[in-house]
Amino acid sequence: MHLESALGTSKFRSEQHKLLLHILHTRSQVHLESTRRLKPWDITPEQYNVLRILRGQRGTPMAIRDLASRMIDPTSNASRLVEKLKTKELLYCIRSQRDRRQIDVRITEKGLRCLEAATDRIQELEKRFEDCIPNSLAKKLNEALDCFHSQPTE
Amino acid sequence: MHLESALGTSKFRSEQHKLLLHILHTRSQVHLESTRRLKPWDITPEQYNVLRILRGQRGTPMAIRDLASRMIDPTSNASRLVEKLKTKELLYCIRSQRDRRQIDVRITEKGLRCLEAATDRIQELEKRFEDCIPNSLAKKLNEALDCFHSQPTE
DNA sequence: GGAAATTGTGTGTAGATACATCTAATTGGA
DNA sequence: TCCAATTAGATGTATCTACACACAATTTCC
Repeated sequence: MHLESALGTSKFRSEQHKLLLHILHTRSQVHLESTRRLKPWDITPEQYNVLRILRGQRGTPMAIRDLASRMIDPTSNASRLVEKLKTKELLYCIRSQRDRRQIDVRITEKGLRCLEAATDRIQELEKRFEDCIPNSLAKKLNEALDCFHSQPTE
Repeated sequence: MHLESALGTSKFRSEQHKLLLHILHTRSQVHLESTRRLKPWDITPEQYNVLRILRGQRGTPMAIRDLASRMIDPTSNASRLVEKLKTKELLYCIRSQRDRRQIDVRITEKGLRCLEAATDRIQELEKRFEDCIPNSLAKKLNEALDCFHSQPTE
């Protein structure tokens, strides 16, 4: 019902096809809502994601390459995101001793405080999502999506 | 297993939280793969989506406002997408007689041919997704996502 | 040891999104 | 009727993505 009204159509080839569109639509809405919720802290969802990953390191510096591999959008543009966060002093960079090409990144105290404050607002949104999905359903979908992603792309 | 390796982590608060990340990751992968598959026709997934909507009109012109309301990313930037497609002669615009602010948009023959060719490659991808999800599971998740989207955003 | 391949990162370009703002046309109420 | 509010669309700005390419440091292999 609601996807139909959001996209202004009522024709889907199958429940599966509808689900695919639903997933794209859900990402769009979650991203938009995240953007708005993060605005008071002057960070974007992508920047928030970077800070989350860095906090997970618990102090261990992380090469930009490893950071990129953990991002939801596995982009080659991690450099530019790091640059933005560095300007805001939410992280800092150290050129690696072992490999002088490599840039190790760490979250700052300011970054941790920013992240902590922002996390509350994001978790409200996440909780709203989580409360709509029964556990067993989530589990089955996770398995199915793993199946999808394990296939060759061509 | 696979989401864990994609995001390089194995800690999720719950199956539901994992599913949310899975959805974001799936959108990212589908978008990327769509971009690559559409490249030979020199259109982006967003432009493809616009052409799909216009084809669905079966000749009836559509105001940019209505087009925007049907897009997966319900953006206010439909104007710019239309502009790009117009330059490529995949659609054309007519200023409405009744309301001279309004721009009515129609897909061209060239647009239809482009879309038809591109659709094959996109449907391969969609089918790959659809084949991973049992029908009943898709149906249940569609209901759950409708529930999510019907909530107030705050 | 040294050339070639690989790796880590930075950058230029083109397209997209969110938002604020702007213009022009239309509508609606006093 | 006339002016204010609304609506349709366009545009400027900042951020993000995909990709191609550049460059330097490192590794591989002969």
